Amino acid sequence: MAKAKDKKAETRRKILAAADKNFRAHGYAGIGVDGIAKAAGVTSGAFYAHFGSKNGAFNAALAVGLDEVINAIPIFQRENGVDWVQAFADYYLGIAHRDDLEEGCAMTTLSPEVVRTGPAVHQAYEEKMRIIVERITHGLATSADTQEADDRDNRAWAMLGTLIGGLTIARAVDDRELATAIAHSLRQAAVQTAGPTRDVRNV
Amino acid sequence: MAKAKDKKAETRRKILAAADKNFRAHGYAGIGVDGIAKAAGVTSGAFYAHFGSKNGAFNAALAVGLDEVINAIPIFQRENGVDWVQAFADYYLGIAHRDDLEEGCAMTTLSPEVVRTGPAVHQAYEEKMRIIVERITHGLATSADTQEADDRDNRAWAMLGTLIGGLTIARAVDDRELATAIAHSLRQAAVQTAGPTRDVRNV
DNA sequence: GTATTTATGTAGCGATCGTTATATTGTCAA
DNA sequence: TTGACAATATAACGATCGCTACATAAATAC
Repeated sequence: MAKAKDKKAETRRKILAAADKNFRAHGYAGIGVDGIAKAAGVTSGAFYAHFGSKNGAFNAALAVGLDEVINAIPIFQRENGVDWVQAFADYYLGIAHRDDLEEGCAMTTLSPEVVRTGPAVHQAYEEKMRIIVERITHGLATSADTQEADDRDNRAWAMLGTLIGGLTIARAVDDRELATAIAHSLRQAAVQTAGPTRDVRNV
Repeated sequence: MAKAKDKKAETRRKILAAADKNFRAHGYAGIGVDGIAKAAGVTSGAFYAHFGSKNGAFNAALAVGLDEVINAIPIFQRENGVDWVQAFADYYLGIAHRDDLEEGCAMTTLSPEVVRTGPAVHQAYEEKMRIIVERITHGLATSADTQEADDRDNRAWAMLGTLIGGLTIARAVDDRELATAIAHSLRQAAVQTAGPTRDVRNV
């Protein structure tokens, strides 16, 4: 009993991983069900047994990808204290991340795909993104100017957009030096936009 | 003679316009040659007579889309003086632009598609983007701090990335109020990132 | 140990993919 | 008016699309 269940779960995991990678690298319409199944070492039969449809696999892959971010942010915050935004931006716009589409952050690769989908996917995306912003905000300090209302959510969204747009442009140009320069510019902008941070370890 | 040439040019224009709209709305893999031809009111025969391949049409559409930006920036600069960045960001992250994928700026819709293409398209993209940055930089003032090197190019790239990323996220979430709030946050960030501007009419 | 359920493979559906070859139509030159 | 040519339509290619029905084989239940 345990054996069969384990194998099934393992097959599902392999298909999901293959779907995730391929959707990130080639977009929703850029890869087929057979291609994903082949990459997972199974056939389309197993694919449909586990996910029901191509859309179903995309939704699952999107959730996995955004959960990665949800889980990663607290780690950056715990490991880097007040410098966590700088560390996060360094990673996000670093060369390794820029050159790895398959494993690269799903926010950048899948957000444009989400744009083209229906309200159901938009909602699922939004739900995860709200959590991401919530966790970012948790690591931001309120602005010194007490006149203004708390703008930490604004700053969190702005930082996210800056990172995503920057990574996209850096990946789209041909010259690698230019790509690095673009990434450098956007890294600065993201950190500046995020504003004052907060050491969550002190809480 | 003139008649036939005019008609041919008109057919080409219609196909190109259909390709442009559909690539922006559905991505490179999301629309087929027949779909584009049908949207243009012709058949695939005319499509291949004019563009040779799907890739050829994509390259042409990409050039058209980026040229729109190249041409638009000086207009914003001439019409708005030192407020041109604010005006540009207002437009770029405004509701009308956000809700129009087909006619929306190609930088946002096609950059993720360019990422997945080969070096040739990357080069063509980069060439146009360099011109866009050059024109943005032309409307930026050098930083007050004379200690630092001229960072206007950095600020131009950062502003572009911020606008593109922000528009993408705003389009991907479901709640329209949230989308507007995100757009608002990114608009502020883009203007701040761009830094001091310059009235090109005074030159 | 046999029956039954479960997981996955296999085969094939009709539709669409990008592309090519050919047919048709209309325009222009003579 | 006829012949040449240019522009577009039509038809078809093999490949792949998302998906379904069914076959197979392995594991579990009794």
